[in-house]
Amino acid sequence: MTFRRNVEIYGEGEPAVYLYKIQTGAVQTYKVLADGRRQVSGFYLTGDTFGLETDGEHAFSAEAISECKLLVIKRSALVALAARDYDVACQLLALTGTELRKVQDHILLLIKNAEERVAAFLLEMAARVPVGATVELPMSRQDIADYLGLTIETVSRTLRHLESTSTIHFSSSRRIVLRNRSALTRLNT
Amino acid sequence: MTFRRNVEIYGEGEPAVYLYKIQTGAVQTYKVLADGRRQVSGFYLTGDTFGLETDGEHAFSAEAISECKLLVIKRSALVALAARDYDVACQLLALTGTELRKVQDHILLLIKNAEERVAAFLLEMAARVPVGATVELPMSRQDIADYLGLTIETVSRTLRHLESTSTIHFSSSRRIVLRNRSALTRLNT
DNA sequence: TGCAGCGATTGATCTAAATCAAAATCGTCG
DNA sequence: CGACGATTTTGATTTAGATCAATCGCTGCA
Repeated sequence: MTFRRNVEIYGEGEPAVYLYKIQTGAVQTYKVLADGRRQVSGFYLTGDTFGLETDGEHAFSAEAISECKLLVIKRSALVALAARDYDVACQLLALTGTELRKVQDHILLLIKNAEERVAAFLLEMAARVPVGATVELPMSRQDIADYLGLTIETVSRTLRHLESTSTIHFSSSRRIVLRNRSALTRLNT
Repeated sequence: MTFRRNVEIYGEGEPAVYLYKIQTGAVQTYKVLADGRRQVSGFYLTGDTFGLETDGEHAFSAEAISECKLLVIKRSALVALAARDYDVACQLLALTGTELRKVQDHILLLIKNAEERVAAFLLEMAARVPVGATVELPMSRQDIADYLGLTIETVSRTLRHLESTSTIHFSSSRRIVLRNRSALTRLNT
């Protein structure tokens, strides 16, 4: 399956039919509250799996944040396979576990101040795009803000401030070079 | 196993040897950051299971918040059992899933304002202590504050404000009667 | 080449919650 | 019963980040 930028892959509350693995591109999962506030619950990049739900329906919506190629597998097929094959069951458990750790880390983010949140976000993205110190961000400032529980203005100001202290450098607004990773790590307590 | 109030059951980073089920009492899991800030990640009451970890070690510490009687099972025994018995594997998966949903809900809490957080907390506790509208809180204001990402003063003021609007009533500082559940639900958007 | 439109930045002001500082209650134990 | 320590509440002040309001600067397209 392929999806264009900004296209919804599934909606919150819909039955969870497929499990998705990203071949190329990036995806975000999110929830919109009644008053329009949005919480981005996670970003998924090449190689990541998303759409796994504990009950039959999606707890969040998912949308492509860049052009995406996805591999899909029917949830029902996977469950049937897991019933017979212990290894598959194990992998399912591991996937849920990975997701759990992701969300637990996210909670620790949300109790920190703005600079710490942004630093943690940059390190998290850098860890996932292993090559070098340059991080290519597929998501907009608004997406980052909704992930970090901040406003777009605060994200922008904080990034700008980190640049002014030579901690990071912008090649362009979506390409960031980490110039002082230990300074970021120090913020990431 | 039994534990007294305020006694640590296990510490963050320790190998996860047991899985715990609460017979009576209450437990909280938490993490303390380098600068002393504490994040309570969850409260566990009678009937709840905690201590399940995706890798071999505990991601959080656990402590008894009241006198506790716990049932324990060796993690290794459980894993061995799951390898042979599909139902056990399923239960493991379901437990991890329950935990995942708990944490996802917790994230949605943390992006809300103080009143909404407190309202959501009260409803969550009320849902778990099914009898009537009275909620007996085993945890201190500080524990609630660290769970909600607020200060103890803000929690106290918010509860007091909810009482002044007749939404709740204090039998004592740890016993709360929900007098207007729909007002709380409205805050819980 | 110029310009329309969106995403990002910057600046000024406001506010919810934090912080600092006492007081008031509550339990518990001699 | 009374007193001490802990927990909770209340009050005054500060502040980090939100909100409101422009402006800037790409990027794509005619």
